[in-house]
Amino acid sequence: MKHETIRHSFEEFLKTKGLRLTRQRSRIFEKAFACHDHFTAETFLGWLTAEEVSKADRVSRATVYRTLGLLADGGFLELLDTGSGEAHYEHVLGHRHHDHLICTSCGRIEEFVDEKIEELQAEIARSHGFELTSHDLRLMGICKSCRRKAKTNVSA
Amino acid sequence: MKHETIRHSFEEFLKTKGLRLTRQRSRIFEKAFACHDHFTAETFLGWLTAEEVSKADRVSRATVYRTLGLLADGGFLELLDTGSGEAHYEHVLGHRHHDHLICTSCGRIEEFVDEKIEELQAEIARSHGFELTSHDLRLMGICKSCRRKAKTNVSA
DNA sequence: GTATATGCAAACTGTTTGCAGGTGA
DNA sequence: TCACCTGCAAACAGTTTGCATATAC
Repeated sequence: MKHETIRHSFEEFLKTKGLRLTRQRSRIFEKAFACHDHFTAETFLGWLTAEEVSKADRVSRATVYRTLGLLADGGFLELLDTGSGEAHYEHVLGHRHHDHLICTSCGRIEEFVDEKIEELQAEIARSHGFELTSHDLRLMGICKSCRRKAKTNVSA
Repeated sequence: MKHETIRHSFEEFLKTKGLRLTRQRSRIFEKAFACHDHFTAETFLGWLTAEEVSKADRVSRATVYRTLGLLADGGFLELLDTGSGEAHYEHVLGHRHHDHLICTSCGRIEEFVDEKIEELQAEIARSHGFELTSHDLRLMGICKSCRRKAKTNVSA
């Protein structure tokens, strides 16, 4: 999907909901889709603040929280719960659904998809009488580079 | 595993860590293993308070948080992140590892195990160079009884 | 023009922590 | 005895909210 397509769909989304396209919402939208990484609301606020050129660009903490929530509601961002206590977001463009590997040592997040797991999940939900709306599979462990580091420290 | 066995292993755990078996820890331990359900720290505190007979039984909020954390560290309780913002706990006795189906409508939690999914996860971690320490698979959806209720409301 | 958004700061929720006094080994 | 525990209340982090002002439509 091209950027302008999703931008258009964002504007449509606002329109149908009777919401206004403000300078802040536009900036937040653009930034969220320019970033191909996971981020927290606070990190995101930091980026916006850092990139602030004129006073007119200012976006407040409250608006960041409100707008990220809005984008998640609209399906433009996905909420990703890493168990750290903070909400992580990631945009949906290009990414199709995927699950996460989380390094508990450095916080690094990698993505993966496994069709067979997806199928098995659907089957399990069905057999329990659940109508599946979403799922969240997180594999926690130590990533390659942290393992290497740990090894070096021990032998040193 | 019998209750007295796990109780013994809890006492051993405290001993090896140089921790004391206090009235409060004992009460919390007993209650946690008497309850075969998931619970949050606040709910748990509520139970303890409700069951309080004499003043000597009192357990404070801080102690509940501290002790549930302790029990989780010791592997007596498992921390379960439902995405609700609160930590949920469940005891480990009898339960072997399992994953969860969560009803987003009523909060109901069901458990399941799927060996094939477990294997696939291990394989994925391996192929990404991760050393897997744990995982968390949550299937979110609408449970049978909520779906029934929803249907009734629509047709009514 | 006016309903909707924003920024600010204060409120809130779940959880942690410092400290003075209590208690188990 | 004395280190460890507890209860309390205050601190915390992340997030939400009420309100007066500003702004998109």
